[in-house]
Amino acid sequence: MDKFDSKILRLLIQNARITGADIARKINLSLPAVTERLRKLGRSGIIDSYTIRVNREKLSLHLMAFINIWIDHTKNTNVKDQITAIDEVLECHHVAGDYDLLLKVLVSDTAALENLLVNKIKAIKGITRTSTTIILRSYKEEINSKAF
Amino acid sequence: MDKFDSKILRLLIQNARITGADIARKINLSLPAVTERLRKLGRSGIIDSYTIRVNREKLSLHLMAFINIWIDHTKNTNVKDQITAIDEVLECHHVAGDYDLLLKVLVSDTAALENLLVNKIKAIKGITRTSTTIILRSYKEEINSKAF
DNA sequence: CGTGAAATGATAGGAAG
DNA sequence: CTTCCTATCATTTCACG
Repeated sequence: MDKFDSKILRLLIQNARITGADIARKINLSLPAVTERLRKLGRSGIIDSYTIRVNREKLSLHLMAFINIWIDHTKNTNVKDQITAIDEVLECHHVAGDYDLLLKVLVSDTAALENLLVNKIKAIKGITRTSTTIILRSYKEEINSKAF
Repeated sequence: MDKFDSKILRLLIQNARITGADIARKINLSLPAVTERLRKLGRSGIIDSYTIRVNREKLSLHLMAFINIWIDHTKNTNVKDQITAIDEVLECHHVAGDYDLLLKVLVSDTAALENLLVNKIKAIKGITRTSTTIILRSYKEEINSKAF
């Protein structure tokens, strides 16, 4: 991971569909050199995968929320597997704190949120309590760290 | 957004560097048809941008945390602009709840977290209180919703 | 690093729902 | 009117020397 690799990663984060030739031009390296570096970055696992960002508003997914979950650990059910299988759950983190799991969920509206909570999340055995925080607005939502 | 567009989006989420020809083969459409749909998805704004997912472990960014922030609104400083400018801040959400802002941050270790809190976040005028929750492990971390 | 074969992408013209 | 296809041409990618 030298300076060139960092630059390549930054360019890819801005637009993963950029061509190798374009990268070569921008960082002043020959195309074969860039191709080789891309292969290495892929093989080394630094590049996890290529994806797109979809506009959630345009897909009518307007409501995002965080849900804290308390788990009764005496009931040894695998809550996390059931949680992560839910489509609306974007993230599921095990945290060190008052509660056990923190979810980020994305739904179309409050009705869908209610349905998610009542029929999907609270239906899972072992969950003793939940607490939901609605997101009013997201000022920043990065996929990747720029800190490299 | 018909069935074909949905399929194209799914394929792109799996690998944004997939070629148009490959998409055409997989969904049984000609290449020009796929090209035209990609253009439309871009123009309509459903595709926000193309990016990569980088492996944070490989970049030695091991520590993720959520930080709740309370703001004194009588001091009319634009806290959010200063917060979102910080590289380590991956997300910044304005929430409806006890506190005002919820941040997701990514750093290398606890020393970096301390530095972030003391020198960058708490240095911002208008922030009255913070509360940090360390993420032990992430079971799921999706960029995009699969719910379309 | 350059070169050429192979794959990919863009475009035009035309047909069908 | 929109969406699709075939065919052709320009461009990019990739592997080899």
